[in-house]
Amino acid sequence: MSFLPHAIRPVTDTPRLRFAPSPTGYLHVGGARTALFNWLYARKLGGQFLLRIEDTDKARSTDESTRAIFEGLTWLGLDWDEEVVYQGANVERHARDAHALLASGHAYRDFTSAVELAAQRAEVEAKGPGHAFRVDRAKVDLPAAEVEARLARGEPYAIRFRVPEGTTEWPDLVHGRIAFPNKDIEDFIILRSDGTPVYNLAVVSDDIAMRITVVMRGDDHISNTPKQILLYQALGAALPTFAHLPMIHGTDGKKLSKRHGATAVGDWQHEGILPSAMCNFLALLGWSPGGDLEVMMREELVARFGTEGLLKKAAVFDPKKLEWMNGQHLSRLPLGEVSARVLPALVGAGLATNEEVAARHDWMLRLVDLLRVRARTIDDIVRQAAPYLREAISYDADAVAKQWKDRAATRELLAATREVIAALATWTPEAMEGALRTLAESRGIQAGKIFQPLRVALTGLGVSPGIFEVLELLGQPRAVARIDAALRELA
RNA sequence: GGCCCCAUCGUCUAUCGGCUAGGACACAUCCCUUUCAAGGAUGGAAGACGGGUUCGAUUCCCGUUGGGGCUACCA
Repeated sequence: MSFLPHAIRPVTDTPRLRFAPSPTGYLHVGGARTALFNWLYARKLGGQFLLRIEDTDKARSTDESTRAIFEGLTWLGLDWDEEVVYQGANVERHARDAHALLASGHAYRDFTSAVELAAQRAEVEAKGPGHAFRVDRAKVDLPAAEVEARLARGEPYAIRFRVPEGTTEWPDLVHGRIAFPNKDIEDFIILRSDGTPVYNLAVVSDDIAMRITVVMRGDDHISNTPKQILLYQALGAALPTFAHLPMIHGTDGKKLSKRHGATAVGDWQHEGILPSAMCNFLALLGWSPGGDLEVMMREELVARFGTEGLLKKAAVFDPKKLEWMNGQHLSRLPLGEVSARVLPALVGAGLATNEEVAARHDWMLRLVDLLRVRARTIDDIVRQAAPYLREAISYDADAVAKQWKDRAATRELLAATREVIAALATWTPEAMEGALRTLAESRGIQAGKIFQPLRVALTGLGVSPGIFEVLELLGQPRAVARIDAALRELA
């Protein structure tokens, strides 16, 4: 053991991170990505991942959104530690912190009313571009006697932070050193005249209370950071480490929004995307393990994640690659994990009942196993599964047009095929293949000429798993019955 | 407008001064083949621009351009 500086840190000093969404809508992919990185970091280092709902904007926050956030995170498998913190429950502490800053001289009272302020701002901005309104501390920070007088009259006031001279800078885990001259930061309000806290104060107050050590969030928060650092310092609290992640854009390079189609994680859940694929895909937006590695299961993501791989550049969300990624996960995940998602979807689509799934579990697993290879989404599997789960099938028009072109000839061929199938003593792929290829030879045609019409007869579709696997899955009686049905269809 | 961040194929990215710039998605062609996938092979496709620093710049520095974010008694 050497005496490296970090070795003397207490072992209890594990990283504490949080995801702090405001419940004003569904959980979108950008938020999910931020949550994922915080979670990965905490899980990798054995720290805590906390969840805080920033619901201080009562007008926009809804319980439904909060629920959507819980559901989204749960679906993604991003479990949080400790109890959920609701920012709204801490407004008293926020106000206390604001008044402490007032008492210590780090803040002052501003008696300007909100409407008055807005009017002043409008007046300046009306002069055209280039004219930016700026609060003038000399006019707003009144002499003690004046403040006392107004206070005695019961005039309402907001509390404004007194931005000190100098430069505020921090070593960002993603960007390295970032610095802001304090002269560019306006004295900002931390407590409204109605006594409620403003965002930057609430965040800092809560992060201190929650003992957050690493603040990882979107880089749209970079310009909030100097204000927050100033608050930490004025409050006499230790600074957390900051990491600002790049944004996620839509295919047009603009900030991701509803216009880009599915942007809520719930949308992708309903489109049949697996949570592990979603996490894998999202992880690659703003982070890289280095090298050529792309497809990673959850454990590998945790094992490889690190701040060294964090990227600075905004990434474009490409749904095509997400679907490819999902196809990879569909094939590579243990069958049990895939079926755990697919089987309920089959029930949900009305193709099977929970009782049937339970009664024929192994058969169901075999079905999922055969279908998952050629699917990119759970919905793809559901769409392909119908012929195996329903008694009556419908015939796909394109498949019929292509494979049953000559109806009379097809009927005759299928009749011959039926006899071969029905006569099989052993129901194995080897037996089926041997018998069907013999039939093809005896008729002097290619085996495919038998397989294709048969596929349509058995499934009603032009595409399916290998023909012998289909036969095996259906079982001899149903296979024969399907061919009989096809013969009637062709009559 | 001011401040801040960013800049390699269409997209996600590798490269931590030596590059014939690698991989993946998408696209095209081919192979495999009972269909469709999967898999394999091949192809087209990139260092925004201008200055430095250096024996040597995609890589380091400066500027320009472009994109993004913030600029509230929103979060």
